[in-house]
Amino acid sequence: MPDMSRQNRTSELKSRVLSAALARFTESGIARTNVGDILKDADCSVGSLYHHFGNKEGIAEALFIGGLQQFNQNLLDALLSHRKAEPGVKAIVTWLCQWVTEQPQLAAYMLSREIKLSEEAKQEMREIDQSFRESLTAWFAPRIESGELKNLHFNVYVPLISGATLEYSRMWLSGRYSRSPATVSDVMAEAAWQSVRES
Amino acid sequence: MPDMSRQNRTSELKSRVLSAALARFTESGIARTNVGDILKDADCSVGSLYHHFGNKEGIAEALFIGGLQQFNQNLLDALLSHRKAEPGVKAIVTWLCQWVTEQPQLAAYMLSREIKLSEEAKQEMREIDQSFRESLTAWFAPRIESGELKNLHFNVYVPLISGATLEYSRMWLSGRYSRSPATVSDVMAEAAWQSVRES
DNA sequence: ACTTTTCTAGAACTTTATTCTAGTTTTGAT
DNA sequence: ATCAAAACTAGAATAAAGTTCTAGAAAAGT
Repeated sequence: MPDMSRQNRTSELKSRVLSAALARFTESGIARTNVGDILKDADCSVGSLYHHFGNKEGIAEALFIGGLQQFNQNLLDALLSHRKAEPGVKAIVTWLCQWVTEQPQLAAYMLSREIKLSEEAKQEMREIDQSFRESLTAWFAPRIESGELKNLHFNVYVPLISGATLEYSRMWLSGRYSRSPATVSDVMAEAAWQSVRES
Repeated sequence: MPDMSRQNRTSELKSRVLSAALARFTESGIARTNVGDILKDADCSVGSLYHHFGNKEGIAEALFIGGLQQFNQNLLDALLSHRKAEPGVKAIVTWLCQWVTEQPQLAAYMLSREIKLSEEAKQEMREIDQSFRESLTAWFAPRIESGELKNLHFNVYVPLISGATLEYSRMWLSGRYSRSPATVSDVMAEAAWQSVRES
């Protein structure tokens, strides 16, 4: 691509690297993909790759942080439009099922837990997580107050609502279950609701 | 240890390697631990290690398969003594919480999903899994029949019952939650039950 | 215009995993 | 008891992969 501003060529290159890496990482895991393959797939030189990402872990981290931001944002978008607890909780689960089913590669990567973040990346993640938690708290607190939801230790809501779906998704993504999360979305949503509703 | 049969010395060596590897793997991940460190920790030679385990992945697989067998066995032990659905389901969750809390290293390793199994190991896992599923089915089917449990697609029961606890455990193991799974065991058990009971 | 920064390139280097050769101990067969 | 085969140990040698380095081109800033 000689007919492009450098800015564009550079960001093109970076995203080629990222998508090549995602494909390889989900196919064979981070450990088993070697940077040579990514380089070849993305048509990128050693120098450029190390200039932009530092090292192999850097690529993995960039993918993870990017995915996390997208994940949190979309989940909140799905949740925040609802006012009542039941549809809100169910919307989270439904969106999750859809996200996993529609972007299996990214989901497999995000759910794989293969990535060991560096200290800086951990810090960045904590910040992202912090603001995500605050948004969640703002939505949940009033519904707990109002008695729509059981009053539990805050940390358990996320696992209770998403845990089953994520676990099911991991199984589907690894090929051990054949029906996609989207096909069991209703069951998961109902179960999630039953596990947190005040009864 | 010169005063031992070779059989004993060998199995001693192998378990030294396995526990050194587990410690390193949970501390830094598989990718970041190098076999040199394991060798040093376990006081083992290069030749011996590769003779017994083939390669680094081989160590990881041995740990995983061993852990899986122990996991399945103990979970079934906790479950099968119960006849009614509610205490059975709750026993699974309670046992899970206890297992994670008492063996955090092994649990962290098993839940990390960092391990990419070789084809042979995958095959072995499928067999273990197969017999595990059969035992589970034998326990669940009559409780579904009898109407104690909702009638759902079989694959969803495991995620529904264990998903939230596993997700919570991952957070605790990674240091992001401070209360151990054992301390939220009752909440998780109740929620799991609510999510699968016929209502 | 020229200085600085960003970016690209690939050869050189380093690190780490794995193989190989050689020798020792044990087991099993005759 | 003797021999042959198999299991095991050891560490040097090798291969494979990740990363650094040097050099130079392109763009941005002054």
